[in-house]
Amino acid sequence: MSKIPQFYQKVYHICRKVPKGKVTTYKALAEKLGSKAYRAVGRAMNKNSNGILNCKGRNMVPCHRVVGSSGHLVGFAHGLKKKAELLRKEGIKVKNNKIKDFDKVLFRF
DNA sequence: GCTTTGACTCTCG
DNA sequence: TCGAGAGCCAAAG
Repeated sequence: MSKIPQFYQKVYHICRKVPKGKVTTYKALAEKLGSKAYRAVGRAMNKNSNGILNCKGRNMVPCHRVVGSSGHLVGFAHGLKKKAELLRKEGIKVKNNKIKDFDKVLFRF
């Protein structure tokens, strides 16, 4: 069933823990994983983003809720613009690819 | 099995 | 304030 490494699955699991209207950072994810593989976390998304951010079934992983350490939107498979739109739909204020109330929407584990 | 890459982060200029 | 460079970890080639 698991075709993807544990590290990736762990990242997805944490992402799924982020409630709607909240966002998290790659750093927080890596820290939660017990590693500093900020890049590995992002890489995991990009590699599997194909069918993940579909948000259709239970496989929904809010990758768009994962932002940079400073609350600024970073890389997105579909484009940062799309990411900003998605976040805005969640109730998060995004301005110029940047989280407006980052401190308020930042979800802490 | 080593090298390259990547949706990152931090520090210096 | 913005730009460039170095560091870090894990997976894929």
